[in-house]
Amino acid sequence: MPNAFIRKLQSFGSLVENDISALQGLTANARNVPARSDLIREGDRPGPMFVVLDGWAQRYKILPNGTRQIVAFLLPGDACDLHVGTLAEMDHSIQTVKAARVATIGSGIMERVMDHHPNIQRAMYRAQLTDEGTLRAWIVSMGRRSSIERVAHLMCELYLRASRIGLVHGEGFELPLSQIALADALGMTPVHVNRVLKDLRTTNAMEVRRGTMIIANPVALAQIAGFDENYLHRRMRQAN
Amino acid sequence: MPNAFIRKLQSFGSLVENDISALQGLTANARNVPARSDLIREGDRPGPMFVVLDGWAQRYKILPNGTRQIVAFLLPGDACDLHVGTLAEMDHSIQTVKAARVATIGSGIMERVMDHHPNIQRAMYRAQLTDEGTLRAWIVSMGRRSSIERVAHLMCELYLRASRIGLVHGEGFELPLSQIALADALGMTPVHVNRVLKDLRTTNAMEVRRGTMIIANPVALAQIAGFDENYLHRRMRQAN
DNA sequence: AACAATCGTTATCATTTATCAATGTGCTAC
DNA sequence: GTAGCACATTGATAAATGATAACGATTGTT
Repeated sequence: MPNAFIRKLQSFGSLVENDISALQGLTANARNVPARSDLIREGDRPGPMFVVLDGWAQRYKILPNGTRQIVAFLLPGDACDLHVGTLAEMDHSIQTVKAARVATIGSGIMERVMDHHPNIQRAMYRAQLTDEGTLRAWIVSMGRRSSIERVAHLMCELYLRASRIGLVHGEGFELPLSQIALADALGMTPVHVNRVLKDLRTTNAMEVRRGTMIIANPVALAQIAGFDENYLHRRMRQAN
Repeated sequence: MPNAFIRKLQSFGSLVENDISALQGLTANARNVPARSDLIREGDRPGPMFVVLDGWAQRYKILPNGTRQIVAFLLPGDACDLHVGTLAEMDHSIQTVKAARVATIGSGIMERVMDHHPNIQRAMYRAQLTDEGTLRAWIVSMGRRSSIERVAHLMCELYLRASRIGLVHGEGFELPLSQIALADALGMTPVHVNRVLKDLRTTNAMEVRRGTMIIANPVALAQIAGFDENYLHRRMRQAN
């Protein structure tokens, strides 16, 4: 089976045999990284682009007062920005959430491959625009959604993203996030996350049990969240 | 004087005469757009990239319950994403805040110019990464900063961005945002924005008077905000 | 098996922010 | 000049969320 990076790009547009083998080559150097280790830290000078092939990672920032804000989750197949290399330093850190498998790709190499593989190029562009859309969706959530809507919305997002890369089995998928991590992602306190999760459990919308999210009632959850999957850009552009 | 788009790109890396005239050509078709008119709406199919040469615009989203969340401000020189054209539809709307001057650039044309002008290409990449950094900074603000810190932080951001393109005169700059708009950007209610602005005025940090922001005490304001300008990527990357 | 560490759960109380309501102020159209 | 409108301001009250603390459950380590 193709790795998660390939699967993700495929979900953004079809790839041919030739594209796939190029991507295989790019990710051949994958290495294992233990849980909770920083891949790169705020202030570091960015190096090559890296790609999460397995496991989860998170972008985050620690504030002067010691609090943490998680700014994005990287699921298998997700990559950090193509052009970070042009920046003097990182404005945030990236850390594995659980043990992960990570490949690194020199940005010059990636660019050359994209030049020769328009399918890959298009898929990468879409992936990047989707990442930006996700950032905007988080802003919308934090600004204008209630805490229960916010939690439900994040769960819908993660569910869809997980399903896209084949990580959903039955009605659930593995969610390696503690309530503390959820709180830091959603701008809430851990206790309040706990309350909200209890509410969602009580209304039979969803449930987290031993690290797996079970969405008993996807429709109800999406309704609570006011979830509109448009920003994940699953629809393909039609030819003119 | 070169237009705001050129000035902005220059602030991200030096351009030569040749680059500048290319950019002049790209933006020659600018047109005037009245205040509060949508340049593109959620659900629309994206067309060419556009660039704000003068005036302000905002990205925003209206939620099912009628509330609005502003997700970004576009100042003179700012452009919408280079590759939006590859998406099936917009996931948010963009609207002028005040009367603006807007140029449109076909994405194919822009790509060709970038291919022949590496300086422009590098500046565009940095601009885009800065936009993403700004999105992340907004998430951090909404998640982990108090309302007064949040307001102060946005003001610091806008001040720096305005100063970058030469819009700061003396100790202030034009801020064409109502308290309602600020509330919709900051995830607060207008009344609360008003109270916070009063606090900031009382502590002599800053003041908004008839559409101009006056930062009496920039140091105090940045301190309140916990502002770290790193994410705006003003530092240039040094050669190896 | 014993222990420590982390995480989840619940209750209570404090704080922040939203909501509602009323009034003021400056601007535009007629 | 005045009516109408959008926006700013302020106060009173309610609702949502945070802070703290205590305890139980789970997991990993020795």
